[in-house]
Amino acid sequence: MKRSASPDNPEISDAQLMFDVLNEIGIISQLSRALLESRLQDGLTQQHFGVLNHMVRLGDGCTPLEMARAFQVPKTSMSHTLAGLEKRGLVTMQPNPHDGRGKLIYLTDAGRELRSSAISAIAPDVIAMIPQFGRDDANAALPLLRKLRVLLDEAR
Amino acid sequence: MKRSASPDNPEISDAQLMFDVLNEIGIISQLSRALLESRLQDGLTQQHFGVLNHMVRLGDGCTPLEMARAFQVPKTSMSHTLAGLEKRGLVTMQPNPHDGRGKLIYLTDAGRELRSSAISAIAPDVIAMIPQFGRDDANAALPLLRKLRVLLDEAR
DNA sequence: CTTGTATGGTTCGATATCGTACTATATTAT
DNA sequence: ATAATATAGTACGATATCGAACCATACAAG
Repeated sequence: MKRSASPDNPEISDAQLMFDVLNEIGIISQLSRALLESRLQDGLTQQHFGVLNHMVRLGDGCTPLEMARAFQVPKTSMSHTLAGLEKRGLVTMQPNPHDGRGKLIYLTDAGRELRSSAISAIAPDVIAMIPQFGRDDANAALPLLRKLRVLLDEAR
Repeated sequence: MKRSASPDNPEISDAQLMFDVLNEIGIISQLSRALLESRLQDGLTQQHFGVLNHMVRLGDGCTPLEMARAFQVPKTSMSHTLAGLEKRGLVTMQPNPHDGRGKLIYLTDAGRELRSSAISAIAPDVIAMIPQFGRDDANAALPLLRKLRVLLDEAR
């Protein structure tokens, strides 16, 4: 049962397919955020966790702007997220010695510990999904997702 | 490649793979939301568009709770989204004749028109991506995404 | 050195998100 | 019929998001 308004133009149906993909992605993002935040305490958000996790994995001492780009959010949103982390004592912000305008973000011990316990808190949920969506599925999905992300990034 | 006390344990690395998938999905969701909202006017959000689009495609006369479930958001968030649509004259809310507690949501002509013009506004961006991410990629990605969504839905 | 412009970051205001608590109606058990 | 419980939806408050405007420093041109 196709929509009758337009003839079955391949460009339209391909675009519809893309909408469907993005729609699924939006719902998955919503669900995974809700699941993660249900495992975090103290009102920590996915964004807070993501920043801590990123710095543990790729090293700290990065700038707020680098962080904003890594998560593809406006710098003003990242500024707010970092203020929340600093207020909770999970990161510290130092002036950038090479750029008087800039700051550098460093993890505190509390930040590293919180990230670890958050990982422990969410791991059972993730591991429970692996029998249904394991290595093969993930390895099939990742290149497609990366390609889509790069395209969307370029389309900005 | 040793499997020792250190965390190169298959369960852990599979979990890491899952984190990577969800991370990509989060960024894609962020990017596609930003792109869509940059094409909408009057402060319309992705959520507003999503609700209109859903009703055009699957029929209106649904309840707020059905909408909240379709988008996997809390009912209180959907309540707010619907209030925004009603305030803009894009939907109307009627009492549900079969349930004195409930309401039914209907598209207005303005709502249908707005959805059409939003589709037109975003279509060029989507079509521009098709040479890079077309039917084959979308058809490969969709079943994986649907499976992941169902899993996350069940894990709630 | 001054001036113009670009860049890193914050402030502010409008709106979105969502948990808690609440109201009203429906359903179920007795 | 009544009481207990469940469900649809809203009100409210705390926090998140993000664009516009802003400040400070950096950099480039003359």
